[in-house]
Amino acid sequence: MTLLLRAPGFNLRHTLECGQFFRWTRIPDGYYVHAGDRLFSVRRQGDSLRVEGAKEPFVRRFLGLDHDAARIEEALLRDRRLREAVEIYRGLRILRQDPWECTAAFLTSIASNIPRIAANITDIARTYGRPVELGPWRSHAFPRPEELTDEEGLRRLRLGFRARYLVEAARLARAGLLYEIASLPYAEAKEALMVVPGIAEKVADCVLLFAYGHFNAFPIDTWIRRVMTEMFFRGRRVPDRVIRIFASERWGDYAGYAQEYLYIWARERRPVIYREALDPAGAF
DNA sequence: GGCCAGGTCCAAT
DNA sequence: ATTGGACATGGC
Repeated sequence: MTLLLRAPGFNLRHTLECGQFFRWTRIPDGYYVHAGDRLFSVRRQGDSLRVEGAKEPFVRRFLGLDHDAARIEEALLRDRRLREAVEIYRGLRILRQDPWECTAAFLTSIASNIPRIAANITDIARTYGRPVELGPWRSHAFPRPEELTDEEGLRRLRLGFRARYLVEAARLARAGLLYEIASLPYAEAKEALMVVPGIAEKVADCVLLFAYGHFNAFPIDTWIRRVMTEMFFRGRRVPDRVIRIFASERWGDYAGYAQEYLYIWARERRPVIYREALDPAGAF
């Protein structure tokens, strides 16, 4: 019933809370995690993870335990501009999420914020998803594409303009789109995803990175745009296309990992304005 | 009260 | 090819 997995160097908080995934609940010594029809708990125990409610192959794949993280971290640490972020958030892994749930999550994320996204997703699951439980914890799975057809209902859940995107994505998922994408290389997979209304470059790259294992994907949102222009373009606004090419040339197949380190670092560090106000001379 | 939030779409340059 | 506004809603 209880599963113990060796996971040296793996950091649960950095992995689950870095913004790539929204369906976790922190408990005193670990997390509850919703993924597909599963609800499992995961806790750190020394160099291992103690898991209840899911089997080893699934957990290994979902948490990215088979990624060559040491190699990725080593490569990114050699980049001076990235070094601080990687040192602080070491142990972060890119998850391998369910493509449908990941697509729905990042459609929900459009022009929103993490607390609201998580609340929206919880509302959708509670309204349309199958009940699941683990010990005393009762909750709901995210609805399958077949169960997500009610645009008006989604609007009542305050999804706003995203409601239409979600039901249309569900329809295309029922038609098999997300299976076909699994066998395509990055560029073609992205093109195929972008036929879904509501999916353009940014959401497509999130899905390709967080669900399909395309680690070269580099999603550019407002945070990444800000940190990239500050860090590499002297604060000058440049087209996203330029940032994308830059990231691809600098980090290649690790660009997605670089993006996630930069994202959590940019979000959790003290705002630049605050530091400057405290220390106008820049002594920090 | 206006601006921004893990954007996208559409129309007008 | 690039740019501005609309799109729903919530938080500050």
